[in-house]
Order: sequence, then structure tokens, then C-alpha cells
Amino acid sequence: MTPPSSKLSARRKSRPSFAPLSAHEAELAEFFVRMAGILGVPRSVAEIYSLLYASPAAVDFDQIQGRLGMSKGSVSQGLKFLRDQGMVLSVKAPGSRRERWQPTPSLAASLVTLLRSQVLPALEQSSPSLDRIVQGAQGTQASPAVIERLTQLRRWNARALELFPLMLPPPRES
Amino acid sequence: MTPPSSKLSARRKSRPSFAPLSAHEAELAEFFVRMAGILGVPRSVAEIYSLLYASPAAVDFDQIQGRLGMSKGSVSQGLKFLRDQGMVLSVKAPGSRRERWQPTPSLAASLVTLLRSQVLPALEQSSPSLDRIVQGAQGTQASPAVIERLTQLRRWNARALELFPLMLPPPRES
DNA sequence: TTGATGTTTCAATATTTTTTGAACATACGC
DNA sequence: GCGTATGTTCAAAAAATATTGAAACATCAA
Repeated sequence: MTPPSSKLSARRKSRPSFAPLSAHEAELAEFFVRMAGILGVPRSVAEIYSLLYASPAAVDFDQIQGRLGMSKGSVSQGLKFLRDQGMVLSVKAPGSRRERWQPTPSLAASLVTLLRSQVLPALEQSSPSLDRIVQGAQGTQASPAVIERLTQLRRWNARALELFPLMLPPPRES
Repeated sequence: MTPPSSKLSARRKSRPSFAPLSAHEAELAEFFVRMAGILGVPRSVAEIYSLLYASPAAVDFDQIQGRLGMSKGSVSQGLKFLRDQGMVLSVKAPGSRRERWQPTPSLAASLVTLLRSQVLPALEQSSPSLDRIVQGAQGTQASPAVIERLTQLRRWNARALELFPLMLPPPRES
């Protein structure tokens, strides 16, 4: 049954087969996937994070791909996302050029960063719009009730913009 | 040019044409769409809410459809969503069976409800999973570091579950 | 340098989500 | 009660998003 197989010494390229997720690992992944879904983070990203989170040691690219059964492209993109959000860190093994990944120490901090990266741009883009809208409403034909609503909206927007930066220092430049 | 048109009295079915959104209305809609997007609420729903929000008086089904240029199905589903979240209210004109819609007074309260409806189910579903996972990890082969992580995760989950119900009373039954 | 290993890119494909619209229900004014 | 104005449902179409995989690229050990 074994293919014209390896000479005894020709161990080199053995495509190592990777263990599929254990039941508990899979269940944890589902947890992360659900939570990530709320913020629109794709399944593959949540799965990668979950795997690292449940692993006692840093995990390399091939293991991620193998154990999760996903494509190189997805692993690469997923890691990029997590890296950009500051949610994972890489360490390099000594004599190897391969990177090994692990979750950033504080999940809480990671989540704040993630949230900020989703919400802040929306708030910022909206500020000038809201100003224009409120002005437009005040200018001409608009019921006082509507003006009141819009004004409050703008107040909130401004408040949120002030508050957010306080939550944590912004992610460092690369 | 006018088609074999209406007898003078046959005014009945005049398909009233609806004004497209003003520039400011459109800009406000984009604001709501962006914000809604963060939580995965579809564009059509955000547009409907935005229209009501910027309207001095309650708006009926046909106006929503006409001014936003969307299908009946979308309007119906959108209103259902907003209704279920307690984000809009309807009032009925006296001698008409037509409903007219307006936003619920407190946008803040609406947002909390919306958030809860997204997050709570995920938290609840996850509770038993997390218990199992932590137990599994403690049982056998698991590094203390991983056990620590998982335990904290469960702690957070529990905390969030306690906290959420305090934020506002749950939506009333229909 | 060089070549093999390790990673990224991106166009094509698959999947999921949203929207449409016509058929179906409902209830209200007459 | 009837007929129609008013809404809802849901299968199918369209749009948005995620994933794949092969080719391009980068980097380091030799």
C-alpha cells in the first residue's frame, strides 16, 4: 500500500500530515467565529485566531493551513488581518526562516483595537456630513423636532470621537 | 403627450410620484448605512430608518417605497426588522387602514436593544461550550497557559451575560 | 549568486447575503 | 358580506463577500 516510498534516508520532503481539530478545539473555534461574526470578521480569520489561542506554543504557517484545512491564500490574508489589528505576534525560530505565530497577550486590548478600527473611520467620515446636514436643516425648511434629532446625533458623534482615542493608545506604526 | 388620460373625475388611482431624497437626506442615509454596516444591518434597513429619522411627520409604506426607490418586499422586511427591534412605531390615521411610521423616541435605547439582540444569543449559546472546553482542557493534556486563557474567556462570557440584562429591560412581548 | 523555501498577490470561483416582484393573505370601509 | 387597498411571503435574481490556487515575489542558507 505504501507508494514507491521513501528511501529510508530520503525523509526530507515528507509532507507531514496534520491532525484535524479536536472536538474542543472545534468548539472553541465556533465560539470565536460567532463572536467575530458580530463585527463582520470572516470565519477563516476567527478560526486562525482560535487555533493560536488554544495552542500551547506558537504555530507556523503550514500547521495553520494543515490543521484548519484552508488554502494558503486564506492563511496569508487571515494572518495579515490579525497582524494589522495587532492581534497576533510572530517569533522566528533560530535557524529557520519560517515564522511562528501566537496571540497577542491581551485579548481585551486586541478587541478594543479591532472595534476602533471598525468604528473610528465611520465616525470620522461622518463628522463633516453631520455638520452639513445640521446646518442645512437649520437653514431652511425643517421642523424643530427634526433639527433637535439631528443636533443630538452630531453631539453623539463628536462625543464618541473624543472618547475613542482615550480607550487605548493607537497601534504603533509598522 | 398625456395618455388617453383620466377623465377629470377619475383622479382615483393617480400613482403619486415621490420626491427623491434631498442631498441632505441622502447624506444622512449614508451616515446611517455606514453605522449600521458595522453591526451587519443591511443598507435598506438603514435607509428606511434614516428617512423616518429625518422626516417631520410619520411616513407611510408607499412613501418609503417611492422616495427610496426600493421594492415592496424590502420595505416590508425592513419595517419588520425595525419593528422587532423596537426602533420604529406606527400610528394609524383615522379613517384609513394605512399605517404611518416614525422612529422610536430614543435612538440610544434602540441601539442598546439592537446590540443586545446580536450579542446575547451568541453569549448564551457559548456558555455551555466554554464550560465543556475548560473542563476538557483541565482534564488532560493542556498547558497551564492555555488553561489560564480559556478560563479567563469563560469568566468574561459569564460577566457579560450578567451585565447585559442590566442595560435595559428586555423588549416587551408583542 | 543561487536555488529552494516560505509568503503574498490576485483573478477566478464559491458562498453568503440582500433585494426583487409577483402570488398570496388580510382586514377594513363601504 | 364583498371587493379592494394594504401588507406579507418566499423563490429566484442580483450583489456583496470570502476562499481558492497557481503564479509571482522575497529571503535566506549554502
